[in-house]
Parts: sequence; structure tokens; C-alpha cells
Amino acid sequence: MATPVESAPTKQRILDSTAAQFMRHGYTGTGLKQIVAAANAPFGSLYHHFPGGKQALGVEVIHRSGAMYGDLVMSVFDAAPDLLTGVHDCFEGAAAVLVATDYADACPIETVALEVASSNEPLRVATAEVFESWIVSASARFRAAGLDDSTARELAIAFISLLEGAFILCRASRTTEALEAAGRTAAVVVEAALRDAGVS
Amino acid sequence: MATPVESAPTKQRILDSTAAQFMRHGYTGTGLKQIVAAANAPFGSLYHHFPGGKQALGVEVIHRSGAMYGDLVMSVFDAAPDLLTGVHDCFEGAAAVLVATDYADACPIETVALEVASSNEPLRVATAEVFESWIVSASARFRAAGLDDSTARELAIAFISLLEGAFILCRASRTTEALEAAGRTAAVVVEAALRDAGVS
DNA sequence: GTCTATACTTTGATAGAC
DNA sequence: GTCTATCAAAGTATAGAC
Repeated sequence: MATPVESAPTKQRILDSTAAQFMRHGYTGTGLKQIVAAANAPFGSLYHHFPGGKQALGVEVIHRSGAMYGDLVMSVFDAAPDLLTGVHDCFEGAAAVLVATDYADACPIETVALEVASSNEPLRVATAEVFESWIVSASARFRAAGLDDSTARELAIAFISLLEGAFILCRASRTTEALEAAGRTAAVVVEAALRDAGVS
Repeated sequence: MATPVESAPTKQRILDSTAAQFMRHGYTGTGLKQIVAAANAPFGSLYHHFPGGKQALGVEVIHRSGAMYGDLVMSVFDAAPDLLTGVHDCFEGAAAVLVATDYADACPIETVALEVASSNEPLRVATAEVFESWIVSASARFRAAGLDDSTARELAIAFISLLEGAFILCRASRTTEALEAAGRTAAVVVEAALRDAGVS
């Protein structure tokens, strides 16, 4: 995902390169020239595959990266023996990736989401769609554990908020303290909800 | 804070203008020409007051905005009758500001923090210092309520993470749902901690 | 579809008159 | 301290040969 594969088609290399740079430098901080350079693609190919220019490329990358990251998180839940362990593993896994990438790879769309929220409506909508899809996916996990719809959705939002917020603190401080604290907090909240619902 | 006062000194108008634009468009998305234009200041004045250029201006704005926002949050705690109400009021007040500013004014440094985390070390350090000062301030409130040091710090980090993460979801979706969910979650966690400590 | 060259705009930054 | 003019570089986007 971070390193474009040499043999992949040009369009895919451009998408991968853009996704990697958005995560590190954001939307306005990533130049089209840097994108094609890292993708080993000629400049003209970018506008051939994305006639809509930087904005169209951005929308596609947000949807793509968002879907991939959502799948990644859901696979962590799948691999865990129970919900509580799954929640814990998400934060622990995120911290491990952060350390392994020198605090560069956190959420693939949060930086872009904040940058475009008040200045680029198509991109803002794209990030909103991704976040909503994550909320829906996570809610399904909480419902499957026996929680009612509104509790499940509220927990899903709290789970994602804790993860995204901790990412900011961790990348700024270059420590994993926030993800550890947020992970324990998420576990406490989920455990309390399960207890209240009588399914624990 | 958002609208530079006409009568304020030039340097202060530049700082206010920069703070307002950083919140909406981020660091790379804010041009120096836009800053002086919104500040009603000539271009040369910027480099007269900030010989270090955009980066030096950015560092000063981060520290200034960070201190002001930290004070604002602490004043909400001061005005509340108890800790739990204070926590609740922070999320409710943040949601009100978000709606009043058309989902533009959330945290003054989170967008910049993510943008510069992997590309501009002096700015990254500035954002880290601000976040740490907030953690220390919030921890003091939790300790004052009777919690031990490590619990207080963990709750402070969770509190800030929930707030920052919810800001992202709210600005992207243009709804206050996430701040409401995160606020209720924060209250649940703090209440549980107080109960566990036997001070509730 | 691939690739090069270039147009046009905006960026951060500087020089120097007042 | 204020203000204007200008620089070199980087930004997005386009034209057109191959």
C-alpha cells in the first residue's frame, strides 16, 4: 500500500502513491508532480486516468483507502475470540503500525478530512461517506454481540473517535501512550455496555 | 479570535488571521498572501514581525492558539458545579460552536498537527507541546476530584482523544452526532473511574 | 495509452523606497 | 515600521508528438 508495486498498472500505481502521500502530507501538501514521481509514471498519465484532475483523484483515493482501512479493522475483529479482545487488538495493532512506520501511517483519511472539511465540498462528502461506512460496519459488530441499535452505533462512534483522536496525539508526540490509554478506555466502555445489557 | 480586530496592532492582527485560517484550511492550505489580506496588513509587515517566515509564524500561532483553547476548556470546567457536568459541558459547548461557525471552528491545531507530524519537525514539536499542556491541565482537574495520578492522566488523554476524534467526524458529516456520542461516552468513563475510586 | 514540453497561477521569500 | 515590486520555485493543468 505504501510502496507502489513496479509491475502494477499505471493507474493503480498512481492511486497507491497518492494514498501513501495523503497519509503523510495531506491533500494540499501533496503535489501532483510528487505523486507521479513516486509512482514512476509520466505526468500526462495522471490526467489520462483522472481527467477530473487532483480533486477526482482525491475522491477515488479517499474511497479506496477508506474501504481498505475499514476492511483491515474488521479483519482484526474477525481474528479476535471475542468483541472485547477485538477492540483491544485494534488499538494495539494501530500502535504497532505507527511505531513500525516511524509514526507516519495512522488513519489514511483523517488528515485530508480535516483539510477539506471547510474548503472542498466533493472531498468533504467523500470523507463523510467513508466515516459513515466505518460507523455502520463497527455498529454491526456491537449489535452482533447483543447490544441494541442505538447503543451499538454510539459505541461505534466512540470507538472511532478514540482511535482517530489518539492518532493525532501519538503522531504529534511520537509516543504510543495515547493509543494505549484510548484502547483501555474503549475496553472499559464496551465492557460496561455489555454488562448493562446483560450479555456479558 | 476568528475576525481580526481593525484597531489591534499589526502583529496581533496577523496572528489572529493566521489562527483563523489554520483552523479552516490547515498549514499548507493557508497562503501568506491570504493571511496578510485577511489581516489588512501589507505583505512586508509579515516578514518584519516574523523574520523566520511561515514556519516561525506557525510556531507562534500554534502556541498562542493552543494556550487560548486550553484556557477556554478549563473555564468550562470552572463554571461547572462538578467534574462530570464539566466534562459534559465541554462536548456540548464544542458542538454549539461548531454549529454556530458552520462546522469550521473546532480544535485550532488538530489539522496543522496532522499535516506537519511527518514533514516539519519544529511545528510538530510545537503541537506536541500544546497537547501535553492540555493533558497536564486536564489531569489536574481529574486529580482534584480525587483520582490518582495515573488514572487522572489516562482519563485526560481519553477525554482529549474523544474530543479531537469527534471533531473530525462532525466536521466531515456536518452533524453533531459524534460529539454527542463522544460526550456521553466520556461521562460514562469518568463516572466509572470516580465510582471505582470510591469518591462518588 | 504513453510521454514530453509548456502555459499559467500561486507560493514563500527578498529588496529597497518611503 | 509601512508598503510596493519583484524573484525563483512549485503548484495545477493543457497541448500535442509518439
